[in-house]
Amino acid sequence: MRLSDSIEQFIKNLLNEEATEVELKRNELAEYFGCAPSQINYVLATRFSPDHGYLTESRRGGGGYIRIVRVVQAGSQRLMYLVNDRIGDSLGEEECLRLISQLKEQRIVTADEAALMASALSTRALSVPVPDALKNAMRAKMMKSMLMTIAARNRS
Amino acid sequence: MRLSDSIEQFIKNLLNEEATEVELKRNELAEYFGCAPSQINYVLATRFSPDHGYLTESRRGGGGYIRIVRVVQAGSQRLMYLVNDRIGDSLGEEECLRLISQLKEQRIVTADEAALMASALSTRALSVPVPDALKNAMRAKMMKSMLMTIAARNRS
DNA sequence: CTCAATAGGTCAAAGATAGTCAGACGTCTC
DNA sequence: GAGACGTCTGACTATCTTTGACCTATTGAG
Repeated sequence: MRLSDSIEQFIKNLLNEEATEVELKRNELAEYFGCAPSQINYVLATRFSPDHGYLTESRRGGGGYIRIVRVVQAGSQRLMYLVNDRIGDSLGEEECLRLISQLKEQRIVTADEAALMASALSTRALSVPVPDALKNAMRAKMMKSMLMTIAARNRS
Repeated sequence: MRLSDSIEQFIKNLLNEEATEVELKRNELAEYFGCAPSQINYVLATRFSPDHGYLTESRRGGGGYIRIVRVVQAGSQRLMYLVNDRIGDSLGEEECLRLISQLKEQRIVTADEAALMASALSTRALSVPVPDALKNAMRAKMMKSMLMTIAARNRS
């Protein structure tokens, strides 16, 4: 079995038991598997990305850590559909606003949250000299990122 | 746990109980935690700065002291300060996350809102081929836009 | 006034972690 | 077996913490 797969399994076992969240020391984990520390980053990037339903957070320096949060579950089907299928690599402002207002109508987000999302993704907020194509790409990424965060909150 | 975190907690406990203000002896505190006195300065600089909602004042010499005051500022005041003065035309990710977590700590935004903002403005969400300078400019605009949305909500 | 004692302040270096990225190495496909 | 794509490593980088040497301010005794 590939090293990456072993590490992936190891982490998923930690997450399966009862917790939706684990905290690891990159160096310890690398030592345990006898590999380069950067291997851990590779596993996180290829198997624990937001698209896979996970969020990660870390700190460097003394007492540093890597935290992995499992986000996917049944309650957030609609959100995960949006993240994985509906929204592609590009998202225009109009469509973006339409999606947000649908989410609000469906009570998946509150009115306050919808307003917050819309204000971040509005054309006004993005008014810098960057081609529209790139802006739409960023909007798609930001939208997915926020939806993942909402999915993480909705777990329970 | 990190030493700095322990010292931070210790001080915050003193502040939580009854007072908005504590007075400490730098050397005594350092002795209590078995660390270098300058460690105390580090904690003050990284966790009790004005951005964190605290003011510090001190005196040297015989009878010297360090006084830490928790500043209470109305939410909308704080938000407008950030929008008009604190955040300029550019905002890096680190600083952005720091500001968001401070808003959360000061209960000006909820944990959910903080997570939502952070996820929209994270480097991961903005990973498109655009120069950092422009990304930081966009981050500043988006941040201000969201903060104003929150301020508008809070008026009701 | 001067000096010693007593505080706190600054800053740079060392230590402790994690991140990035280019390239070596593998493995599958055709 | 050549190309494409996934895996793995190591050197270099970035960030956070902790310490120590040296600096400055205040007070009080003589």
